[in-house]
Amino acid sequence: MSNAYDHTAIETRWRKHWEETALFRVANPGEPGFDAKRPKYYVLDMFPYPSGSGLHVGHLVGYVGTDVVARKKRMEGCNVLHPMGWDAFGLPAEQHAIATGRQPRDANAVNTANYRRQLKLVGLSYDWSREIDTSDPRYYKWTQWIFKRLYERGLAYQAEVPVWWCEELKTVLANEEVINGRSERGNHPCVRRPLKQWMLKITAYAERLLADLDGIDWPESIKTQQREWIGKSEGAEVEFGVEGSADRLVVFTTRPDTLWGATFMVVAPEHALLARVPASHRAAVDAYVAAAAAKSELERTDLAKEKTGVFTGLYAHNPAFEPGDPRGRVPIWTADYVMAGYGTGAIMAVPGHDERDHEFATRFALPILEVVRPPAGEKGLADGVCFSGDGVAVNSGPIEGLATAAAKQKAIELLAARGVGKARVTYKLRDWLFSRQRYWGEPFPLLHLPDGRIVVVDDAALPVELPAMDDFKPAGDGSAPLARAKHWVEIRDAHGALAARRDTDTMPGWAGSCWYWLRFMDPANASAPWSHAAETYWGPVDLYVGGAAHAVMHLLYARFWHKVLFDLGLVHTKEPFQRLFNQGLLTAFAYQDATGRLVPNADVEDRDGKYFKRGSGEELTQIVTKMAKQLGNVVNPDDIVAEHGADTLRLYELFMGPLADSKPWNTRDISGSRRFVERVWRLVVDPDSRDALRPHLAVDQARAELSGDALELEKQLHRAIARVDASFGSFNFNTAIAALMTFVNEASKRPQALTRSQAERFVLVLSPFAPHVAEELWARFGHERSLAYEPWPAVDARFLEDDTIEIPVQVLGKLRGKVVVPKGAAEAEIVAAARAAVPTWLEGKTVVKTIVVPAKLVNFVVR
RNA sequence: GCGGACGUGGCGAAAUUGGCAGACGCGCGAGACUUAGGAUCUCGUGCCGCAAGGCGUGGGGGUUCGAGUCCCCCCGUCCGCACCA
Repeated sequence: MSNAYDHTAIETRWRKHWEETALFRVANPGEPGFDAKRPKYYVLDMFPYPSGSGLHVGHLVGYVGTDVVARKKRMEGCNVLHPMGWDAFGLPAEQHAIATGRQPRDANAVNTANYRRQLKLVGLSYDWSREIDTSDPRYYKWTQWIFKRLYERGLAYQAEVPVWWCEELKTVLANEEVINGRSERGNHPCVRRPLKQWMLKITAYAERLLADLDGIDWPESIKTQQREWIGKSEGAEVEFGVEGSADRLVVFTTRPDTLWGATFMVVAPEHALLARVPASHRAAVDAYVAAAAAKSELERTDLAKEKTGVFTGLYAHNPAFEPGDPRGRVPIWTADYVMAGYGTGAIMAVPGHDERDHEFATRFALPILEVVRPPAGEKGLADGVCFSGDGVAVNSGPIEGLATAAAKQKAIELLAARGVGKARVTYKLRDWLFSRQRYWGEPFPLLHLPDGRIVVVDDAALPVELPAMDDFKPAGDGSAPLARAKHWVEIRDAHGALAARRDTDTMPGWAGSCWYWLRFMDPANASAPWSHAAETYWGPVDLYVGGAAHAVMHLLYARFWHKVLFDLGLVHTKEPFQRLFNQGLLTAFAYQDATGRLVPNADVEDRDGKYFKRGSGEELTQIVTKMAKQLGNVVNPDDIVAEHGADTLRLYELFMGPLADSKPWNTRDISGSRRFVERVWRLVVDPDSRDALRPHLAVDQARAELSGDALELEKQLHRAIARVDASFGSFNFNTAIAALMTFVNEASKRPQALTRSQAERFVLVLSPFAPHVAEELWARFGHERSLAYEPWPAVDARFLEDDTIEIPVQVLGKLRGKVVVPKGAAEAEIVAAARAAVPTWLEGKTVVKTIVVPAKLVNFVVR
């Protein structure tokens, strides 16, 4: 038998061993083998949707990171819940199935098998007995069950609302799935269209979704994004009268103090008041409304364009003034810079103190009044500039002279006293559009009765299974594919009469991921989504790792569902994910020609660090960008594992840089990680012998006091372990691996001094990062059991310090020498030694000040 | 435009509270062992300079004995949001 490092043999052996012994399986409370004395740790990855192209090395960054955490936590004595599953329903999976001409169910089976294989290949220590698939009826039964709970609480409703419709995808999309008027998936154009849809009342939880962000350990950037998305703003609702009518025009404003400066009103083109437009202005308004409706959202929201609008012929009366006071008579315009869906869809325009109103007033020559005087030194209307900050109220009757904050308060009181206004809080957050006219999703557990009533399907009749359909493609007219499954849709009574029709929409891809972390706690439960005992033990997720791309959608939806479940008494925490961490994006090199066009990697030639296009010989520029299939810069982990091994891949992924950073993959650099693994191997094993271990490691040395090189290595080892421990604080495992490399370098210089105990502890510390080779070496030390649950080696502070300290000596802040002094040397002694170390720099000078930082440095200030 | 993150050698990156800038690795150079080397080992490697020394953390100012780190201004990159009244 060869004793050379053979990654394929080693990794295959240990993969098999872990699988056969179900080593990473963790018991639930009440199950055999459950140890209640151990603390729990739930570390979760954002589960993937299994695409047809498989995993690339970028997907693995986060998974390797959480695996390292999970493995260390086990060694620290925790019961570790570390599961994996598949977010299988949804648009991308369905689009892929259509593109490849397969049934989504079949494609999913193939894809998940491939993902599972790849994840196992990398040695990720998931408890595979907990694997879940959101498209499995045993799973989505409970997604439907939870939907029912939302429905019963009045949090799900049907409404005819203007929604995003994507002609290419033949479905409606949520606001969050449309970016600049194009679908997030596939970049297809989308238009607004009124359609009857299922909505979830996430707005009812807006305040709690906002407030509870304060108690969780999440990146500030994600919290900020969620806060902005929820978009709370405090202000007032004000009722304006409409001249010649009993109608009231209600507006929302954050600046009720500027009421005295309102010189016109603007309503959105969709506003109901436009039905009242007099005949004299009807044609112009209708034309404007039609034009606005025809515009794409991109055109409407383009900030660069000039504001447009038309006068409606209507006048409003500003409640700040007495009826009949001409200052209170203001024209009502309609313009598309006012959004129908926010506030009341109407505004009071205060052109003196709002940039947008100012621009509009300037364009249409409407009057501009100053009602807020800016603080001294700031420019205001007197300088021809619109001032929108805080100042002092002027020209404002009863609130004259008040500072903005007080003026707002007083204005609201005055309006409230007269019954024409009140304080109001508004959120940008809209209710969540929850239905899709697509096939590959959870059917709604709802029945439409002939009399128009809607009833829920009995819990006992769940799941409502998705019927098999040969042709599941979206219909050209936008109707749901499920509507074509007649036998499934129509429910007949014993006499064959139509008793009810099933709802034919399906839930969006986000549904399954709104509660999956809970199912992982008790995945096989057939009588409940999870048991109380499992949830109270495992919840909440201690560490949740995934891409920042999910900052708003998934993480907001998931928090929303979790809070509903909390209100139902089904979970015991307000928040699902105590700590969130975003791993950085893995980028890769790509090549650009002179025109900036990207050239696929296959067409690029490397000549002495310069890059040329194959064939034409055109010189190319190397850039760093996302991995993308079209650019041919996607790296498949299968290839890396085959050539270098999973341990090397894991080490390289972590060694590149901090987990949170974006960083470029560079295949050239992998060899450093591979060499490290081989150096570790040779430190313990002699490749030229047939022995399991190097002879001096094969026997236990006497427990004599360490001295000489062995003592030095002991210190080095404790330093390395301390640095590894520290790296878990902010997941900069690159420094952990650097520490391990440093130890191996030191040990390789004195191979005979390394003790068996040191080598064993080193292998344990290495194991979270490179588990296969660590297991192999551990076994060679004669251990029969895996190291996965061995205690994590402790750092002894005594070994972190030396007897002597090297202290840098500066003159005028510049390094001029170094001295070695005994630990704990007196200050005078240190200064004397320091002076002696830099004689030429002190010669002929006067030392005016000596700065001594104990054990750190000495700095002489000279003149 | 607003909000957030960031900018350090040829490359990926290190650097408790302000205290030796560039750890660790890639690449590169020299040497050793070799029939050979995409193996291994040793030494070197921020820039300028023969050297003494000087200069260096995007640019400019400041605070300090001392600044990658703190403050002000500017430039650039990436990521969100985008007329939200």
